Amino acid sequence: MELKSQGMPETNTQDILNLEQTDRMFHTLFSFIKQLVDISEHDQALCRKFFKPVFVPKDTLLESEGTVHQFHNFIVSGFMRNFFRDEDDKEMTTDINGGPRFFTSYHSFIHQTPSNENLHCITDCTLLRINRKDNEIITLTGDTSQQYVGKILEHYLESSRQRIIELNTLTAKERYLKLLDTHPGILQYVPINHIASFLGINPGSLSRIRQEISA
Amino acid sequence: MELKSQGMPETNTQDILNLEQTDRMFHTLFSFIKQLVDISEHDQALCRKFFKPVFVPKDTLLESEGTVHQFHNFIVSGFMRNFFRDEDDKEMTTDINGGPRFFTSYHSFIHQTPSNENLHCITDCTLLRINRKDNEIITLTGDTSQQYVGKILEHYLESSRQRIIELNTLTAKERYLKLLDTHPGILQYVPINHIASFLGINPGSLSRIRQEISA
DNA sequence: TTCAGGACTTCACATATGTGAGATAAAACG
DNA sequence: CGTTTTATCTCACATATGTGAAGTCCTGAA
Repeated sequence: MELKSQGMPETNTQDILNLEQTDRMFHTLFSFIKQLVDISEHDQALCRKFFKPVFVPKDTLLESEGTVHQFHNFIVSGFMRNFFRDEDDKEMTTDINGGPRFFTSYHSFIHQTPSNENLHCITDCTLLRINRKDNEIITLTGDTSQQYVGKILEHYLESSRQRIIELNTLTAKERYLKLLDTHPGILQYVPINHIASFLGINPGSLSRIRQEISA
Repeated sequence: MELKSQGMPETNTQDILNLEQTDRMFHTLFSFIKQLVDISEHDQALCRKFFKPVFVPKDTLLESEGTVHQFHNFIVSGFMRNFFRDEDDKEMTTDINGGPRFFTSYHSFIHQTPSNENLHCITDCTLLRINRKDNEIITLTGDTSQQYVGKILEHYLESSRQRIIELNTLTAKERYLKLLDTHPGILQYVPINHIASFLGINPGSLSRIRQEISA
């Protein structure tokens, strides 16, 4: 499959997303943020000013390996995955998510170093994006941005810890069932191949597992 | 084996650790911190004031499950592990390290919630510890503490990411060999059982793997 | 000194997962 | 419309890892 590479999303954005849609998108963002901190009106205004709504068609490579990733992405809707290539040039999917959630190659974005990761929109996606300079402005002038960054890093660290424990203790079948449980609808939108890679299971093996389950 | 539970480490500390030793310990701490941020003289003084040097004999349970963890621990020397009990009451070792490194049940410490984790000094350990109130003082009054917390969370997140990839792609033998590579001396100090649990390998299987390697 | 328990190994066997070569069907494309 | 790709499945076989029982060796407590 040929992936579209990304053109200039801002240009076609205004055509497609109207004000009401944009409002809903920011509402989704703020609901997400409020799970961790109490975001002030002032900071909400900052976000509205600097985060840009974007519609991205399916099978677009939003950011790609070898480049410095330009944006911090918040998935409002749609499924994305994060993958890199191993020594044998095989794609390894390290993350899959259908939002709402931030989905970014954080290290590359913050430190402005080339990434080995690719951000791939599997389905049509609506995103809120912010570039690095604007993100820095929010970080420096927001009331609670620093606090939020700390909390969200902490949160992802805890998720990682959990995932490590699961990889260490659960069988392939259990990991698969757990994924279906926590990501309802994922089967409908994400190719099994990517799910297998994400779970560290061989595609053939996963196929057998699916057969066992349905039997 | 019966684990000692922890008494009052500060009381026997002065007896054992003299000024020169203490100096060396802080030097180790600051070298570690300097890998991530440029710590100021002012902040070094803060650390000297609030971090307490502690000697902990081997097989001590420093913090235990069901309690709110009281200290942020920096391993100057010695091996510690972090473990919890699964549904079958079996110990699962989630982390092993011989320092220098911070070694803490971070979530419990910061949020003052009961932890399901246990911090176990496998060997004699020398630590620098700080309680939560003093840690908060440093966080609020230090020049670079906030920045440091951000950086170290980021660093651990990157490590977790790496470990997830390894669990997903490497065989048990490869994971074992990699551990020996990155943690020289671990075999000498840490029971194979704990290493097996940490790597997500059955002790019997690891034994066979070790046999294959030595052959 | 003896003894009990822990750490580690070994083995035979069970189970889980990987591998590669097709088969099938649907989607993409000219 | 037919052709080509792509995703997925299926199968037989190979390999990796788990399991439980037993054995060896060592160490620490009585």
